[in-house]
Amino acid sequence: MNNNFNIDNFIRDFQSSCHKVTKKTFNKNELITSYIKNRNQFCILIAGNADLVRYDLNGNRTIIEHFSKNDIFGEVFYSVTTNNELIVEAREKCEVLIYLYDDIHNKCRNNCKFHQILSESLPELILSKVTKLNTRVELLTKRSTRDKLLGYFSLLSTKTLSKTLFLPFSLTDLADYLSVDRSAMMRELKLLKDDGFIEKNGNTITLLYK
Amino acid sequence: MNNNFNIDNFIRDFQSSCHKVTKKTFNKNELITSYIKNRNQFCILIAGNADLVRYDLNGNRTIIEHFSKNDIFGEVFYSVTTNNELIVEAREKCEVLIYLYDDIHNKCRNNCKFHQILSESLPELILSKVTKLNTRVELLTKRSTRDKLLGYFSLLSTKTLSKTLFLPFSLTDLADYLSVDRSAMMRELKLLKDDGFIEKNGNTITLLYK
DNA sequence: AATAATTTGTTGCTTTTGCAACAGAAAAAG
DNA sequence: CTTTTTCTGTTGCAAAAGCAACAAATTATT
Repeated sequence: MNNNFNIDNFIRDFQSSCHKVTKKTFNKNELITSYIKNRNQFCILIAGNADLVRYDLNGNRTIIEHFSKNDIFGEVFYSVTTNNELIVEAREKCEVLIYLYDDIHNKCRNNCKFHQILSESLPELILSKVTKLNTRVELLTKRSTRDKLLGYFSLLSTKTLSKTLFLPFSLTDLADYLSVDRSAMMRELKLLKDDGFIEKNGNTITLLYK
Repeated sequence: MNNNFNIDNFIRDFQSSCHKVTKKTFNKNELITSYIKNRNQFCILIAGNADLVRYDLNGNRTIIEHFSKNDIFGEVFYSVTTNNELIVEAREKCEVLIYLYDDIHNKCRNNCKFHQILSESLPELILSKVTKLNTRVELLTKRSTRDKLLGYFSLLSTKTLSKTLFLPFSLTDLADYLSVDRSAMMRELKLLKDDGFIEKNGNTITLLYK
């Protein structure tokens, strides 16, 4: 059930001589990949932070997903039907392993252990992706900016087992992640403060309720 | 890549003597299951339609996901951290196969083919769940009711290869699915009609653009 | 260390969305 | 075939959210 696939434990087995995987490094703000139908890219982020973003016609940016170490992403998870391009951007220096999804099921010429373990772990890995996405849907279906903020804080708090939260990205990004206007979100943060729900010190939030 | 797991093809192999699976029938509006942490239920809807819904403190109902034939659902896909209960409700008469997720990996006493095929197909099955959820996230991140409606129509249109759409659920449900107020959505539908984007005849929509 | 770029914080105004309420149409139940 | 229930369609008003613009603070860059 719990995701016992630990990339750290088997990354040592990764051999650069492996014929199926490509390892790439990206600098901050660099484009990691752009989702194009039917290329079936499957990526593992082994270092850094990145975002899957969409820019719409009105100039709005939306952070569809936020990836950190050991997260998986790629076209293979998307049936790209949207009009808007989806791109993955490095938020800081990133290291990424890139596969074609179908190649994961076949052993590479060197029969390396990396494939074997990855292939075996794939179901658990994808399952953890599902739970993550479901959490995301739960958050996005909240009706008001207030509920989205409280929901997000609550998730962070549960994850870090602390009432004091250091936001993993800027407030500007948070607004794009919650899919709301930044200034409206700032206003709502102030109201949450005024109403005694939170304490706010720059990008550090302390939850005062429950 | 494409989901080649077809339940119809192997449902014949399903034997009621299988020790790991439970088959249940639910009537319209009946509660199929309620998501409770750590029970690891994994379900396959083999007939009917159902919704995963959340009722919040303000009395709002949200349709988190809509399931139709061959869709999979269950607690195993959720890390239930939310305060609000999530329940799966039958929208019409439903037949459901219920597993405990961990049991899928073990053969049942009868060593039935059902398990074997299900177990082998699991990665693809879960992967298709991911693409579905990503599409859902794409839709929910749209900023306005108008964009949500157009986005939803566009998805339906792509799926059915037709500009004329028969909504798979009521307008009341659609509002709950898009996470917007029903009357506001009705108003927006009228505006879309007035602006010449759509034609609307009850619950049948015709797209006039592109 | 100085300059440039980005992010935070705030506000007035506009637009969109939500809420409440109700009548008519359609569907389900008896 | 009636009656009851649910769904559609509409509206006035209130509340929330978006937009635009700008100053101050913070963070990067040279």
